[in-house]
Amino acid sequence: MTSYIEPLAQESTPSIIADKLRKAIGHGEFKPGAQLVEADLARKLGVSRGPLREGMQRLTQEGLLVPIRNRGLFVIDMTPAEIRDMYYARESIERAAAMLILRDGDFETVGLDLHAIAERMKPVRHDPAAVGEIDIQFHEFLVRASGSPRLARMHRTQIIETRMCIHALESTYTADDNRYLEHRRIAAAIRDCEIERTDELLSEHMEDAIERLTRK
Amino acid sequence: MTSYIEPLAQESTPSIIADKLRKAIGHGEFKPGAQLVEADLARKLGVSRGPLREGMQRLTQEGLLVPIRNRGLFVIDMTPAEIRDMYYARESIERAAAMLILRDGDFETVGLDLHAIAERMKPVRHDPAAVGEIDIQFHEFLVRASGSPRLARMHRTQIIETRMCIHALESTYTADDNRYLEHRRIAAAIRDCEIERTDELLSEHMEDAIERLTRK
DNA sequence: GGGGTTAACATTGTCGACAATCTACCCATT
DNA sequence: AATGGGTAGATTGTCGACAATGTTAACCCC
Repeated sequence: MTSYIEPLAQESTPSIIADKLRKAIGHGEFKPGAQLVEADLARKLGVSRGPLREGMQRLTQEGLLVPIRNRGLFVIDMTPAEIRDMYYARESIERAAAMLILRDGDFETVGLDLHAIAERMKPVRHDPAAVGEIDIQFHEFLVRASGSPRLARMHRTQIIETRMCIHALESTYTADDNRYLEHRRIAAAIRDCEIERTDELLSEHMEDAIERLTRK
Repeated sequence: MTSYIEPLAQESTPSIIADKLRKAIGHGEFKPGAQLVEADLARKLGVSRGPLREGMQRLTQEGLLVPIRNRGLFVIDMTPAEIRDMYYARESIERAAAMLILRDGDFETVGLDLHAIAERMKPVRHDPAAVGEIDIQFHEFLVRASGSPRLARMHRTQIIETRMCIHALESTYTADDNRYLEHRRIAAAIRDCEIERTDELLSEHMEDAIERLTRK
């Protein structure tokens, strides 16, 4: 049982705005390279330009927006090199998260939970968009389960970038069982506390993703 | 020879402000837990509150500042748990950077450069503050040399937090040769492309730091 | 037609002012 | 002495207006 009395964390307006913008970028509402025009956005969000700009600065810090002085902020354009860099950064975070779980955490429970998430891929495994969504949930859960606030924060940015990639290539995505199986294997390795294997599987998993995304 | 003609990146005001604030926090000008009062800061920096707030939002995104609604922004207070989390995150970044260098980079040159940095510790190795400064340069160089913009960006935040820790405990720092030797060993391992050993050394190095910082 | 100048326009960058909120303190009440 | 209410002060949150800058297109000259 959890207490009803807990510190009520009221989110600041810039933080809410940043969240909304992240979602919009991740879901392709703003295409890579697109400019985020302040006046428009402020009107659409129902706030003035001040808080909006503060929220946008957060995304700039994350690297999701790129500033050009006196021109404005633009959604990052993911070149193949950028995709590789992002996945490599993500790999390092996720491997660190997994190691934390295996070393200090309840790897058995986490492994089973991850397995359950992976199983949700099975019925929809020929629908690339649905698989992609569960894929992301899987990795978010993994990092969250590590209990590390820093890993989680850094990972969040990378998840948005991953979403951008997936979204950009959604139509050309091929449907296969591989992704389902890969996730199942990772979950099993964590459940059984197989450190080396978890590390390898995560590495390969990221390599696969890079391959898929930069192929054509 | 490098060309004189390169894209001239004019930094935006919020970005400059963020840099200044980071330096100030890292050097203990703002103590952990201290409030950053907007009106004061704006006056001292010679800007209005608008750009200042935008800069501060960047640090909030990085986790260096903690917001309390309608109260203001406060410098993060590094509890032992926070220190552990930060060092673990830093370890994962630096190990990833080192692996990049060993796999794709010119590890020999980088190793020699790192060695040169470590050697600068030798003459001042009984001055904890001087050693700390070179220590940080060593690790910054390592990550920068990986050529990964994402690793570098994430690392920058962690370096500030490291500085906070070092600064807070500067007076109680003991002077020994260990840090000098540890860095030399890491540089050598990278120069000789000893993957396993580099990984181990970096792990131990971070463990040592955590031990030193959370001991008392 | 190419290149340069000018002017209108759109957008960002900055600022000062006002509103909303929280804190601290005092004082009356029980 | 503890509780509750009220008030003053300080600080943040928000907004609209203006200045600065860059872009575009038309225009002119050569």
